[in-house]
Amino acid sequence: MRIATWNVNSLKARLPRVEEWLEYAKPDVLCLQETKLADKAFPAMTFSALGYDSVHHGQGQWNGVAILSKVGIEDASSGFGDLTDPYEGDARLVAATCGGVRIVSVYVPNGREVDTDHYVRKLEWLAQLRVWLETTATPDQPLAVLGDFNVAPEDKDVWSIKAFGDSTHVTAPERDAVTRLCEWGMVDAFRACYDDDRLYTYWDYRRGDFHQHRGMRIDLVLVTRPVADRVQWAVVDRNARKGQQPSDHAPVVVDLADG
DNA sequence: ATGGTAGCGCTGCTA
Repeated sequence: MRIATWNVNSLKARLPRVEEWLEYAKPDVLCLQETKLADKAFPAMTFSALGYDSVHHGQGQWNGVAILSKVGIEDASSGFGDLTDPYEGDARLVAATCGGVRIVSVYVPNGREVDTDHYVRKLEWLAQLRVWLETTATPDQPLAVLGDFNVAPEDKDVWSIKAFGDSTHVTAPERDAVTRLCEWGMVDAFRACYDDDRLYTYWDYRRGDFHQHRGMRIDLVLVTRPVADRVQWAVVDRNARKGQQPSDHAPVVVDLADG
């Protein structure tokens, strides 16, 4: 089973690229972030025509997450349920069971600037994600959390740690929050395959960052042990960041052996 | 050189 995640930075603007990529990469499951669509504007029929069932949790202008699946979508849910959401009103989490794996598509808050209210609530959101996992799943179940975490887990996950200094995405509290997610019982599927630096998933549109390969690895696939044991390989599709009207993120793909 | 670009939706916000 091939699972993937892609922050598309507006599904309306990116739909032709997404259709093209689905036919090329043929994922069984694709998690999307930043669809920037209301639910009624989500192009479910377009994906259906390509063989994908879908579930979308959107709000309109900002955020918005979705799951596309060729292997079924069961027990879909959105948000933190009864738990408090530090970004209440934002559409940042959708979950469903696809092909026997609990799939969670997340768009973690950006945090803007360190020590702002947005940064504090980013840390709270990540902490609440762990609480939500603890209350809705167990680490011995097959589960994968895919999405834009807006955190680079290690120094080697950014093009220059000096350039970042103490700015968001690389601070110790953000990294600790992701570590605590993993301590619940997940591993970084991409890092299970590669130790190398310079393997990024996001490049700012500005300053020619993509061309200069000034990027960050902030789109992650975290999997519980039953899924980790099935990981065959992973890749960032940098070609999807090239050409006409690309997203600023590239898709991350993980192939799983039959479970 | 705290710049630069893209998307949304109409002026400035978000990333």
